[in-house]
Amino acid sequence: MSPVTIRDVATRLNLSITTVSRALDGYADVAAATRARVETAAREMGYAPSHMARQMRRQRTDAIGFVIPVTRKLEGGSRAFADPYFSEFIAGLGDEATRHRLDLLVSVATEEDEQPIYERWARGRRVDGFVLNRMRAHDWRARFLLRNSLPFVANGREIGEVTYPFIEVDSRSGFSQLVAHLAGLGHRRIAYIGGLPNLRSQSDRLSGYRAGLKKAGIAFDKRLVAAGDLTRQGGYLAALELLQRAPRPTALIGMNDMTALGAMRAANELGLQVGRDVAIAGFDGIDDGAHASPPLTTLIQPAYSIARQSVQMLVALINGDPIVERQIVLQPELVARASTLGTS
Amino acid sequence: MSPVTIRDVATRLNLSITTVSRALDGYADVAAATRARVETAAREMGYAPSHMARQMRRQRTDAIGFVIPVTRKLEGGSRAFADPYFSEFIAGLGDEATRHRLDLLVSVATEEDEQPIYERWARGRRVDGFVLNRMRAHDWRARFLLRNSLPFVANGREIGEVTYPFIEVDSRSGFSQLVAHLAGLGHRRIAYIGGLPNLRSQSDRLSGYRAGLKKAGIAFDKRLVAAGDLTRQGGYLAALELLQRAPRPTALIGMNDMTALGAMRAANELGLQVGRDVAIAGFDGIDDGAHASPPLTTLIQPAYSIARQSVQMLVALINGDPIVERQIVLQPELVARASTLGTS
DNA sequence: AGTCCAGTCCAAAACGTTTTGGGTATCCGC
DNA sequence: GCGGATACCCAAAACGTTTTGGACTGGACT
Repeated sequence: MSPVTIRDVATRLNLSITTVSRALDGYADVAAATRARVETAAREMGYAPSHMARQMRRQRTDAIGFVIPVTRKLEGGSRAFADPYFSEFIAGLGDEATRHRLDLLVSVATEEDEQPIYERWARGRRVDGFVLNRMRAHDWRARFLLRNSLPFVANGREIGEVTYPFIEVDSRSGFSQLVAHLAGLGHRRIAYIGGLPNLRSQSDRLSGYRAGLKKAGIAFDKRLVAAGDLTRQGGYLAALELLQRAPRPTALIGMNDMTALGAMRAANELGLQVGRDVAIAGFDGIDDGAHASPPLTTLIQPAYSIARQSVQMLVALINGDPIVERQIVLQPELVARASTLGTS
Repeated sequence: MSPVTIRDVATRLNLSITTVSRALDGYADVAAATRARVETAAREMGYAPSHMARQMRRQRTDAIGFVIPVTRKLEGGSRAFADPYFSEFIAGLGDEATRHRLDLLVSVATEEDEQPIYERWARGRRVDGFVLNRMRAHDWRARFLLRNSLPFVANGREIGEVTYPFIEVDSRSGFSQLVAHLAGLGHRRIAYIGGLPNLRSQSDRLSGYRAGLKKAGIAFDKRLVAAGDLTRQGGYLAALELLQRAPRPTALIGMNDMTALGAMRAANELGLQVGRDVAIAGFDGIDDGAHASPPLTTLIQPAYSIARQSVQMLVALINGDPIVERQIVLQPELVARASTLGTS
């Protein structure tokens, strides 16, 4: 059962390996009869070209890399990416990758552990390109990959002018909308639970929040801003504190849905009914939000299709094809549900 | 910025590529001084061996493959693996893989689409081994991989005698425990929401359920058994129906946590308070269950560490190392929470 | 009867490593 | 001053493809 090589096929047919290769690759300079012989022989012998050898020759790996970000280690050394946003994202990457006959290499790492992985993949030329996610305000990954001239598509972007291709959701305008939504429902004390300060999206979303307040004629109050860490637990803790402050906020916006779901739990524990006693909203549009009780008001960013588009762009970059749009900004879609509207 | 090869390093130092290779690989037959020269030169030039070439020579890919199972396509062609169980599992695979300097190749596929992926990876010798999950009662993958003599570790196993290595959670005994737990709380009408009939775990869990009933002296009633599809939606629909049957079941067991969470939602919608009006329990121990309101009673199966162990076994298989335990059966841990205990 | 062309086929190079099987000094003991 | 060990180094093969640059037929056209 040792793997059958192109040479085996060639000797069996008394042909050169060149001809076998060309026959299978559909070149025009092989006789129809020969091609047929080669094809049946290959099928019978169970021949498939060795991916390694092919890569070696073509100087391509036919693989793209994605490092799943994870905020912290769980106790006991265990570590999980709790955010279903990434499940959707990975599904998108996987689907689009197989469509292009690419393989998807993944790894799971915190921000501190990620560097060796990128280096290993880049240095060892293990992948043809990268998809980057959760961009930081200043992100060494972009510079590293540019320096090594490895193609990548970013999901979000750093602060300042940026030349590399990215797909981004305009979370600034999203959060502004969200505040407008809440203000429209009569809320004046709208709190915000942010995330890791070095994330680009953190500053965007916070500034969207502030812009929204301004538009609604509400003064910004920094005591209404708390820090989470993008996890449910982070949102839970932050909300627990916020909701026990002197004039209690009547509405809570989480930087992402997981944060908001954690906040919902905190509200429950304090005996507050979400949607009636306190409004809570998030950002992402994950499934769990839609199925929570009450269902969570959120801004939907289409993780699945963003992932697919990212792969498409990346493929174009790798092949050197012209790219129509190198820098895409999508608008999130506000979906108002019972967590802000009350029983509906 | 074109990649620097071993030859570049060699010519710069007036050494043979052999010596450079051996110096970097730590062989004894290279002078200490030379090794030092090589090492600094390599570092300065940013040399790292090409993974492709190394694989080619060693006839190893240093990668393992995992196909994430997904039950159904969502509307709009989109597809996601909604089950956080797999997030944890993948995190475990990823962590352990990097510990062994292996790469993890993933793909996302429904049961119908998976075959080409396995074939591509196996035929093209893209990976050194596989981790299999969600084993079916009769699973072509095991036979396919055995036939092609590719190492793999199964998570669960097929029906009947099985020779390949696997790690399994004894869900039969788990479900029996779960029924005992509910019976102990006074429940007599305990319903069961199952899953896809071809899954091995389906028959195990159902038979555990029946064994539990028997032990508790409760007659099996097939009208209390419904079919889900392992998703939240499936659980929701099944529960909606079950809870509207003539003598309403007082307890619901979901085949997995997602099913149970869906059932909780159905109960809510019907105005039933989970934990008081109806008890609900699941299986998996995912995070969302612990954070649901009320928190979900469940049987914890340690996805993260199962995944890590699977990789460890797989590595041993690949290297031909002796394996202490080829077939591991773990006991799930019953965690009783408010969804069956009531307010606690 | 040469020239050209289309139709088939192939030998050899190349991709970047690791490993095999030596080769050449240098040094030691006698 | 010689045999043999020791320390260091290297040429070449091999891994399995794809691609380059022809080579060899016949037949058609001058």
